[in-house]
Order: sequence, then structure tokens, then C-alpha cells
Amino acid sequence: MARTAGSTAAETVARLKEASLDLFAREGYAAVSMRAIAACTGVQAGAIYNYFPTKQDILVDLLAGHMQALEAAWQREEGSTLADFVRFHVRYHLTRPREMFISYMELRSLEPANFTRIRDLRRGYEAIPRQMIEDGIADGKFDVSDPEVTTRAIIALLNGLTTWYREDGRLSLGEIETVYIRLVNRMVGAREEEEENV
Amino acid sequence: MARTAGSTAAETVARLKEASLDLFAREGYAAVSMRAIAACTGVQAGAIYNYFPTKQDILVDLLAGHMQALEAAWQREEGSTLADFVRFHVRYHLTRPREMFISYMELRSLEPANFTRIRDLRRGYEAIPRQMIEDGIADGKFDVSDPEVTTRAIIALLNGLTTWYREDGRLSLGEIETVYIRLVNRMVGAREEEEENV
Amino acid sequence: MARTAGSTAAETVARLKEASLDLFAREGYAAVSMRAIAACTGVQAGAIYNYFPTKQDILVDLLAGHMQALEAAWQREEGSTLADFVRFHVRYHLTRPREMFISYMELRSLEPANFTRIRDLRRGYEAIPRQMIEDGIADGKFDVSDPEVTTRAIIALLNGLTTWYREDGRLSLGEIETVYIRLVNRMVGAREEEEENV
Amino acid sequence: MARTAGSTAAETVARLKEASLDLFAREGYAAVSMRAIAACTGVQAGAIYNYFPTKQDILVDLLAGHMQALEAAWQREEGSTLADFVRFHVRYHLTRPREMFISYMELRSLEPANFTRIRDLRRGYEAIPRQMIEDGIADGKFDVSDPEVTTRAIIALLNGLTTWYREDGRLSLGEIETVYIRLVNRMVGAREEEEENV
DNA sequence: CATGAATGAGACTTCATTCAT
DNA sequence: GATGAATGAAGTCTCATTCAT
Repeated sequence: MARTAGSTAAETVARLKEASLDLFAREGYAAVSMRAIAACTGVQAGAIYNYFPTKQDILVDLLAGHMQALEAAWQREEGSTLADFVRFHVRYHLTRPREMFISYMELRSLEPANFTRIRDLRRGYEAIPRQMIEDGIADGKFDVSDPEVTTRAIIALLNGLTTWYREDGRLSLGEIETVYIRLVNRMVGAREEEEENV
Repeated sequence: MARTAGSTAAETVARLKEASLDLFAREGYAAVSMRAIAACTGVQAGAIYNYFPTKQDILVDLLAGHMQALEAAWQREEGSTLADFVRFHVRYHLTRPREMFISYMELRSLEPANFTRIRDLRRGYEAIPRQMIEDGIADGKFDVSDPEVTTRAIIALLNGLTTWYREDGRLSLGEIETVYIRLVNRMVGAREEEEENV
Repeated sequence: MARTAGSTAAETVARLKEASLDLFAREGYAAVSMRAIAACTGVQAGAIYNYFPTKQDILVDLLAGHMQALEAAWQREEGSTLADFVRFHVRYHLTRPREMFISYMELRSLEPANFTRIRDLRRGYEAIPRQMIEDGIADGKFDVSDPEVTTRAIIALLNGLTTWYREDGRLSLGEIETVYIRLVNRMVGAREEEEENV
Repeated sequence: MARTAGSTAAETVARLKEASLDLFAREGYAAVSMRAIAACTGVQAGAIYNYFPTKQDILVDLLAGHMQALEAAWQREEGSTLADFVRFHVRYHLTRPREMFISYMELRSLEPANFTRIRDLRRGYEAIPRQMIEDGIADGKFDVSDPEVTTRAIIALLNGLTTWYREDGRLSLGEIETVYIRLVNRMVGAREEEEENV
């Protein structure tokens, strides 16, 4: 049949991405079928192929789109301290829990070329706190025994939000931000004065 | 056909679990087929059903087995401080990265009844540090602004090891343990004296 | 959208037929999609339906068109001998190898009604050499053991050109014509004098 | 479900090949679906994949099997003259019209690597009459104006049987053999004495 | 007339699972 | 206990075709 009255490509793509994001986050990429995505979107499975050449391309689109938006948002933030970064990171992800979740759960579902691309985007983003920590140590503002492990642990901590955060939780976004900033400051051994300034 | 010479049921089950653990960790439960498990094991797909009624049961077996072994190991450990727990947790998981990985990645692949069962086992284990933190706060040994978020963050930090640890990494198990204990102590605001005693 | 500048219906139909002819000859009717035809033509798949009601109609159009043009060309030729016919047939087809090819390869792709129609056109054309051979035998000019088999063999021989002829081959059209006339003359046992007169 | 009582692999493969041969010959490889083959065989489409990794492999199996059997049959024939070959070729193929048909109709359906393989088998077989004609010319037994075109025309003639032969035709196999031998002898200008000796 | 969004059927193929042997 | 033949459902993806725009 022909075009459904009133439908446009932009809307359909948006609905497809939204449905895919939701399903991938809830059930995992491999467990989601094109038919399931179609059913959530109100189109036939075949129609998806007007917008995405393969199922993998939907995932790549979501992941790359998220990483680029994240990077761009940080640029606009104009933050400079590690605390700025933590606050930004927590706030950004807590309002996009599904993106955050698939972003580090579904890397293994990517074909090699796509994996490389997304991994590089991630590395670019994670280089931001990494650099901050290294600089802080060099400047004597931070006191850290093993920069490598500490950096990875902080990143793991930030990503770990994914594991437990639920939008309907009883903790406010602001509270979580504050606690995370304090935790990170403690992890890097920032002086208490600085901690209080957050 | 008769039993393959020299194989026993126990051995076959062990091989099946080992192969499944490996494949689930690497590719994800949904992406692994019974034939793939069979191929890794030198058994026909049909023969797997002599040991496990369904594919889901393999996963449940792995997850429940891991949680029970983990719990039992902690009992034997006879540790009492949060630092004891962190050391135990890191050491235990770094030698079983695949179990740790699927243990929190594949919860969503479980059917409801199985999910409830495994989640309860997890909660039981995570209650250990949770209680320690609460007690520490009550005793005035820890200084924490939000116990709830802090506890979750610490658990997320511990689980996050999964994300970056590779057995061939250049960091020794002991080094990682030490850094993690210090980080956790800082997160809970343990007095420095205690930190040094770790 | 409005018509693409400079294109007329006649031109578009011609492009569609040319592309279809090429694809059908190379890959076979069943293996060619409307999208493939569209892609070769610079038209959207949907637009093809402005010119042909179905994919089958494109094939019918090509086959019927070819048979009618072939018949008409022979009428204009005003030949009378079997040698005339062979020369005409070879020359006509060697400049239209794709039409010749689909003309006897794709009969089976026709729906019953279309099949009957095209088969009748073919029979009309093949009746020409058939009649010539029968007449030649009746007149004592040809010496043939089994007219039926011989006729079919000659037709098969002529159609067989398809199988091996390539436009870039090193044999000239004239050479092939000459050889084929001699072969056919020999097959029907025509007297040598006649053979030389070709 | 499990094995149908009494079924064996050898039987199922045989039924699959027979059904595929029939369908490919009648409708063309591209127009035949795995479901259609399955339906003719009394199994589910999926069961075919226990025996053939892909649809293409069925075709390759049929074509390669035919060419090898053909070559082997000619070896056993111990013929030496062109007439021997023609008789063999006609007889062999008229009892296997479907194999003959797909053998030169479906070459284009082969993927490149498979095409090369089957084409080489064909070339090996066609080298037999080619050599005979060349030798006959060299020995002065044949009188031919253009060996190249003549050879190809003869092969086309032999393959052309495909086009018109139907098993229910009213012509006996022996009659067709005889006529074809005579036709070929005439095409190569063999001396009449030899022709009579066939 | 042309576009392009959509359908619904059906393509090849893989899957978890079953069960006669 | 193990094999391997088979099922039936479902997977990703393509197809001819339609029709709102």
C-alpha cells in the first residue's frame, strides 16, 4: 500500500529510533527483532529498510548519535574542573538513561568496523576526565596513588549509574549530582576546600 | 550411539558450562545458539538436552552457581570490615571476570521467575557492604552525606571492574586491590588512620 | 514532482525497455527486480508503473515486440530460399543477441495467456524455414532422412548462436553467415551447385 | 519434531535433489523457492539445510554431479569417432533432459567461484568433439571451411536438443541419434562411405 | 507524471527443541 | 547417553505493487 496519510519520513525515522532505543535498552540488541521494532512503530518490518539498510545500522546510528551529542553538549558547557565534568556527566546521563545504558552495553554487538568507530568516539569523551585527573595530579591539586586505576575506577563509577538508576527513583537529580561530585573529589584526594566549593 | 569413551556426565556438564560461560560473556546470551555451545563442546546440539532442559536453564545454572559460590567464599573469608569486603570482592572477581560480567549483564535475559531468584541472591550479597556502610555511619567511623547513593555508587564502582579489567593487563591483582580499598575508604570518609591500616 | 526536464514518455519507455532487456538477458527475468530496472534507468521503482502495469508486461512487451519486428523484417527482405533465410536470421540476430536470448530463454517465465501468445508468434516465424525444407524435399532439391528432426535441428542450430556469440568475438558477421549457410545446406543435403550459389 | 519414522539421510537427499532438478528445469533456479523444494519433498524448508548449506549449493551439486557423471560415462563408452561421440551425447542426454537443460541454462545463476568450476568441467567435455573435429580436418577426413565456427555450431546443435526434445515426443531415441549423426557428418563434410558406416 | 513511504507477502536462513534410532 | 533428522516458528531482508503527495 502507499503512504499512510499524513506520515512523513522525519516522523517515521524518529519513531523508529525511539522504539529501537527503548527495546535495545530493555531487552538487548540481539534479543530485539525488526518485527518488534516495527510493531512498536506502527509500520511493517519491511518499511524500516526505507530508512536503515540493516538492523546493525540502527544501533550504530543510536550510538554514534549519542556520543556526538554528548561531546557537543560538553563543548557548550564550558566547564573546566573535574567537578564540572562530573556534574555535567551525571546530569546529562540521568536524563538519558537508555542512551547511557546501550552505549556501554551494546558495544559488543557491533561489527568490527562499527565497533572501532564508536570506541574511538568513547575514548575521545573519556579523555576529558582522564586529562583532568592527570593535570590535577601534576599540579599537586590531587593526591592519587595509581592514576591509571583511579581514572578507570572513576569512569566505571560514572558509567555505573546505568546499573541502578531508574527515573522513578526517589532520589533527585541534584542530590545524585552532589553526592557523585563529593565522591569523585574524595577519590582523587582533592582538598576539602575545593570540595566545598562545588 | 553409546557414550563416548572416557566421558562422564559430570565432565560433559562441566564442558557445557565452561563453553556457555565463555560464549555468553563474549557474545551475550541472546546471540549464542545451542549449536554454538555444542560446537565448542564437541557434543551434538540435541545432546545438551540430556543435561539442561532449556537454554535458559544453562544461564540460570551459571548465575545461581556463581552467586552461591560467591556468598560461600565470603563466609569462609571471615572478614569484618568494609576494607576486607572490598579486598575479597576484587580478588574474587578478578579471577572470574566472565562470571562477574554475565552476572550483571544477563539479568535481563532471565524469565521472570528466574530473574526474581537471581536478583534475590544478588541483593543478599550486596546487603553485606550496605550493612557495613550503614553500621560505619552509625558508629561514626564513616562520614557520608547520602548513604543510599554512596552505597550504590560503591557497588557500581566494584562491578565496574568488569568493564575495563583484562587478565593480561599490566596491573597486578594486588595493586588493584590496594587502590580500590583506598578509593572506597575515601568515598565513605573513613579516617586516614584506618585507611593506612588496610 | 513535475516531469524531469527534457524527458518524454516515449524516451522513458525506451530507457525502461533497454534496461529491462539488458538485465533480463544477463540475469534472467526472475532474478531482476523492479528496483534494479529503476536503478539502471534513473527512475523510481514506482514510476515504472506509469508505463507498464506489471513486471510481466515488460517482458511480454519485449518478446512480442521482438517477434513482430523479426517477422516484419523478413517480409521486407523478400528472400525465397533457405539460404536467404539463414543469412537473414543470422544477420538479424547477431545484431540483437539479447533479444534472441530472452526470446527463447524466458518463455517459461510467461504466464499462461502470455505464453500462448508469444509461442504462436514463434511458431509463425519458425514455419518459414519449416515450409522451405518441406518444399525442398518435395521438389527433390533436398535430401533428408527425417524432415521433422532435421527441421528442429536446424532451428536449434540457428538459435544456438545465442549460446556462444559475443559481439567482441573475432569472427565477422559475414563469416558466420557464410559458414552457417554452408552448414545448413549440407544438413539438408542441398546439391553442391546450389551451395556455391549462396 | 524428531526424525520421521523410517526416514534416512540418503533418501531425503535423493528426494531433495530430484525435486530441485525438476523444479529448476521447469521454472528456473531463481524462480524456485526453498519452500517449494521442501513442499515437493515432504519436509520443512529448514530441514533442507541439514543437507545443503545454501540454495546455491543444491544447484552446484546438481551441475557438478551431472558433468562428472557425463564425463565418466564417456570414458566407459570407449568411443573414438565423432559419430561415436554424437551417438553417445544424444543418447545420454535424451534420457536426462532436465540435467541437460539446467546444465546450460543455469550457468548464469552461479556465483563466480562456482561458475568457474562448472564452466571448466564443461570445457573439458566439449574439448572432446573439438579435438575430434580438429584431428579429422588435419587428417583430411573432414572438409570444413571454418573449424572454429563449425565446432561451435555442432556443439550448439547438440545442446539445442534441449530446446525442443520432450520425452513424450513421438520420435524414438534411436531415430534422433541416427539423424543427428548424419547431420553432424554432413556438417564436417565427412565422406559418404564413412557416413554409411555409422 | 514522479516521488517516496508503505504494504503484505514471501525470500533465504537459523533457531530452540524433539525424538526415532 | 548420544546422534542426527526433523519441526515450526521466527530471524533479517527483498519484492512487486500501491497511492498520498
